[in-house]
Amino acid sequence: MLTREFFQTDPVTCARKLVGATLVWGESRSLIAETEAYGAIGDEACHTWSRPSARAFVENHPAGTAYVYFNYGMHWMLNVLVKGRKDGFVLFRALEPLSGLESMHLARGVKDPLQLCSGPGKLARALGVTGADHGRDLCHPDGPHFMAAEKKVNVVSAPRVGISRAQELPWRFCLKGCLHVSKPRPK
DNA sequence: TTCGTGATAGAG
DNA sequence: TCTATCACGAAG
Repeated sequence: MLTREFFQTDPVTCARKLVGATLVWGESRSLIAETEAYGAIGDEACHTWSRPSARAFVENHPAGTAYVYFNYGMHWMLNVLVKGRKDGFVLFRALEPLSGLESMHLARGVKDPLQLCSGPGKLARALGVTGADHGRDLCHPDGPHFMAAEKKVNVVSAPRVGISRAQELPWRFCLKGCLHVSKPRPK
C-alpha cells in the first residue's frame, strides 16, 4: 500500500508514479490510467492561485489527503494533496475499472467499461465521490487507499486538459495506449 | 457546438 | 448584490 511518504515528494513526480497504480475505493478496485499535476506555487491553473480556501487546505492538511471540489454545477473532482519538496495536487482523470463494475454501472447508467471512468467527472460519479470525501485521509488501509504499480508501466506526458492558463506545462500523464483515458487521447 | 448547473471570489 | 469563471459531459 502507498503510505504518506509517497505523497511527500512533489506533484509532478506523484502524478507520474500514480499512473499504473491501483485505487481501492470501497468495494471497487481500479487501475489509474490518467492523472494531472497542479503546483501550489506558481501554477496559474491551480486552485491555490486564485482561491484562498485552497491555500488554507494545503496549510491545514497532511500529504495524502483527498481534495474534492464541485465544478460546473454538476461534477465532483477527486484530487490528492502532495506536500514535500513542492506542494500541490494530483487530479485523477481516468481509471480502468478492475472490480466493482456493477455498482459503477448503477451509478453511471452506462455499461461500457470504456465509458465508466474515462474522465474526472465520470470517475467521481462512478465511485460515489462527493464533498463528504473532501479532507479524507487516503493513507489508511481501512479507507480508500492506493496500491503501488506491480510492474513498470509506460507513461506518456501531454499538456493538461480543460484549463485556460499555464497550458504549456506537460503535466498530464497517461498510461500509454490505454483505451480508458479521457479525450483528447494522446499518442 | 451548445448549454446546464452551482460554488467561489472579487468588484461595486 | 452582481458577475465572471470554471481541472466537465451529454446531447444535437
